[in-house]
Amino acid sequence: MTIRTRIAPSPTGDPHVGTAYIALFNLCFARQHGGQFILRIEDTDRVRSTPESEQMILDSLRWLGLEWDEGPDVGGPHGPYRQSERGDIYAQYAKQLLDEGHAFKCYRTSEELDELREARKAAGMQLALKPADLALDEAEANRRASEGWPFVVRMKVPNDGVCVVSDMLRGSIEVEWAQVDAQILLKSDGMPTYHLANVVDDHLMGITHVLRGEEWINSAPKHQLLYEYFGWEMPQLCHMPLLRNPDKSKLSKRKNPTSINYYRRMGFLPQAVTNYLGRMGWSMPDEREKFSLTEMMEAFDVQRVSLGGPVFDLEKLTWLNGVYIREDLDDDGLLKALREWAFNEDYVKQILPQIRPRIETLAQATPLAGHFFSGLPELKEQDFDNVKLEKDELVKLLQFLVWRFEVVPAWHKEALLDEVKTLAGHFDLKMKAFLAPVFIAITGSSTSTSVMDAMAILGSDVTRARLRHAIEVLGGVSKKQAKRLEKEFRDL
RNA sequence: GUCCCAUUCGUCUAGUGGUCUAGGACACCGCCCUUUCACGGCGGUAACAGGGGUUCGAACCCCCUAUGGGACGCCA
Repeated sequence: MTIRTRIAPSPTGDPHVGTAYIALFNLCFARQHGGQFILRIEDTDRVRSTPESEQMILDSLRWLGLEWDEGPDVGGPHGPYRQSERGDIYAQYAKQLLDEGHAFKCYRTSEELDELREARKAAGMQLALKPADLALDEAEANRRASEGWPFVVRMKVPNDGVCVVSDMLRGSIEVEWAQVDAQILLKSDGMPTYHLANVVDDHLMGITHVLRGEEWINSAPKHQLLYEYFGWEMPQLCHMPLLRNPDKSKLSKRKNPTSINYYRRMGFLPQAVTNYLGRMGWSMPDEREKFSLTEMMEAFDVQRVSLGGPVFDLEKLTWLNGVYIREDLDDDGLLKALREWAFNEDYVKQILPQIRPRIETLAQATPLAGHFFSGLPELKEQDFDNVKLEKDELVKLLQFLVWRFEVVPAWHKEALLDEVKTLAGHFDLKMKAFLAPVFIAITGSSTSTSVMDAMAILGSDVTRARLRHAIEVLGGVSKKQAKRLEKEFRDL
């Protein structure tokens, strides 16, 4: 038995807790059956993961204690693949489908596709685009072909009837073919889409079981059809519930800290985080709350997965983490954990240049740099009293900054400075005035180290969490307000 | 809008037709312990979304409704 987890590429290298969650269950399932567990990082999009960002993701999973096997050699590197190395094999399989009449070339432009979709929406029809909808008249098709227009390869799908896919947890799921569109398999740049790459890879790697997030249920019919076209045996599918924000929506960066690195930097123990993830949608047969990864692997039973989407509850995770510190760490263990966390040379050395120019007695080190060794500062609304901005404007400023920071690809001081300058310009504020509230939000005081450096050192997740925390302290953003702000932000 | 998936205390969950006056955990509240605060101990508030079936019997099976979520990209 072989099972795999696919990992979405992330240019920033942020490993999502959802990724770790799925990986954990894959691992337990595989080990329970004495099977192999393989990790693969997807890289079929323009959003390329770099070797560094891939390493960051793997490091985080390793930090959590997850282990994985080397996959079989399927003609390319395990893990991430790149166009130059792997692109061809997908083109070959796409050609096979083309030759056998299971796929077709589509010369439609994206404008035309938009129009088609608009028209169908206006007519109140379902939106799935079928091969017949996409067809051009013969003359036009030939013209575009002979003129060398870019094209994509799409799979053919039945027009009607019902597709039945089976799920280990949910039984049979019926989807009408009318709902399924002629999925693109090969993009115009020759790269495969997830759907093709997924099926081809899984087959070549001998994958027998796939545990993935619920968001994939709707594409299962396409995958199943591809397996049928190729004449390959399909792995068994199992769709896990999605981790949720407190408002029940799919766990997202916007509403929650979602990066494993965040929890690491906030001082959570990996055992506790892994244990907590294991409690999401799953329970030990004896209902024990605290268990190790080894214990989970031994007791694992996929049928004990419950299907309601679990809300990721920071409070309970925090409690569990406390239990681990109290029960599992003696003084030496705690000291070691503290060293690994932040009291180590690498980290402290980044901070020393920040305090040296400001320090007069050694005793001032902690007041000055304490925030480098803590989570969220204790803030009160009054702490912002000296900031000469209306409260609404203040909240807006912080919120905009959070949004800008969410998409900063490489987290270093210069990049942050660019963001800050841009926004300061937008608010028509001098840097000093703009940074005043940011300073309080990040350091929790009005006298400390340089805020720009602090944000660079603290990292994306902690920085954004502190800014969000400040927004909360200032009364937060109502839904209505958020809508207005988002619009203004987009127009920026 | 269309389709798909789900629905047990605020949250994580136990529960797979009788043992359910629904159990545990977090959070909250109270009491005890304690020079403070925590930890710990004890106790309390709090849930089967609603309506119809099936059955001697339904949290559990079926149907409808409601609510929530997801999918509908040359993203994964």
